[in-house]
Amino acid sequence: MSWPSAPEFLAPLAPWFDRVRRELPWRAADLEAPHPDPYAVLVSELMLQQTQVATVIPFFTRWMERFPTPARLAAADEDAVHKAWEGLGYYRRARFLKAAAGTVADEGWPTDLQGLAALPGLGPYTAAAVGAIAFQWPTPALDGNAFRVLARLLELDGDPKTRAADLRTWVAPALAALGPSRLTQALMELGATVCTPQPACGRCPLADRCGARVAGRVAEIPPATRRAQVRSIELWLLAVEAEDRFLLHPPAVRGLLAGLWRWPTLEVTAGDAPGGPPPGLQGWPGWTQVYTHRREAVRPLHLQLEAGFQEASGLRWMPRTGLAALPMGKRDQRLRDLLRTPGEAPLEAPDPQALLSRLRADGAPSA
DNA sequence: GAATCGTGGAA
DNA sequence: TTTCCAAGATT
Repeated sequence: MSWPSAPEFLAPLAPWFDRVRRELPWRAADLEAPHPDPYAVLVSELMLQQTQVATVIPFFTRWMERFPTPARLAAADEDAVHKAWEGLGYYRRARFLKAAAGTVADEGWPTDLQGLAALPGLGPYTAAAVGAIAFQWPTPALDGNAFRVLARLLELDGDPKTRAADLRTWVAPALAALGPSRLTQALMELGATVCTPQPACGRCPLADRCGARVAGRVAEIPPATRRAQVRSIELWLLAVEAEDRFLLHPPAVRGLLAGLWRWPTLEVTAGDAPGGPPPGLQGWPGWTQVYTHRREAVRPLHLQLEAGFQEASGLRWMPRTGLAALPMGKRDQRLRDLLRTPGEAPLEAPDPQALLSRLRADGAPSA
């Protein structure tokens, strides 16, 4: 590869970033010194995985108020941790962050990149980003933004992620020359605000030297990647009530919405047996719940059982007054909100015993 | 290496 | 309305 010298090639990024950079709650005022709170960097980087800056900001602010130090997070109740992450998605990040905070609280901060990468939830990008932004180590952190920017600058064909090793080697000297924290964030900020999938080359400080720009190939670099196919299912989402308590799945260890409390569901299939989704009963209007690789047609229903039913295995009866404190995904939050509708009345379950047995059978997460 | 894991904003 | 996809990591 006959790539230009990175420190000179990327030099205009530094003054550009100093001029246009956004003020973010986790961003230090002085980007040339080690960050005053490495924990804030760790929290922000975990939250920012596959999540846009604007979404993260309010979560980050509340999180730092509730769990201001690694020790406080490590000691926190897991439900409380998930509650603070509620609505942000990819919930295992919250568990990784709590575990990483425990290691830091016990052993102190790692002293090298390998140590950071050994923390749960920190992969190649996040470990290097924390190293550069929190500690000013010259560790090349390449996220999706950086890969797109570098692919265009160097006019790389194919998926730039396959050349991660070469690109990290190329960028590293520029980190040392221009400041690890400053250049790391500048590269990502350029990708997030200028060198976007539909780029605004007129505002780019590197437009004069961008290989793709000069060659007129900006639109085709990097090439589009195929996305995962989405499966569609239809399900009933059930608020089963008895004696002012509701039946809920406690948090699962793995799978969709692991770590969160979930309402029981019944998947609608062609051969529905008696006791399954009650065809004659109408609940609230349904909606479509979309996940990365799953699309649910959700039909919410509130059913009333007579008192005295035995515990359903794998499910727990939870008092109405405690529902608000349980961490739930958006789908289950929505039914919880519906239950507070004034005047809303539960429907009588046509065959409670058959219903409960179906709930046991469908108890697996994300069935 | 492919599949999995949430949600929301924007084109 | 669809489609894309965002400061990715894990299994």
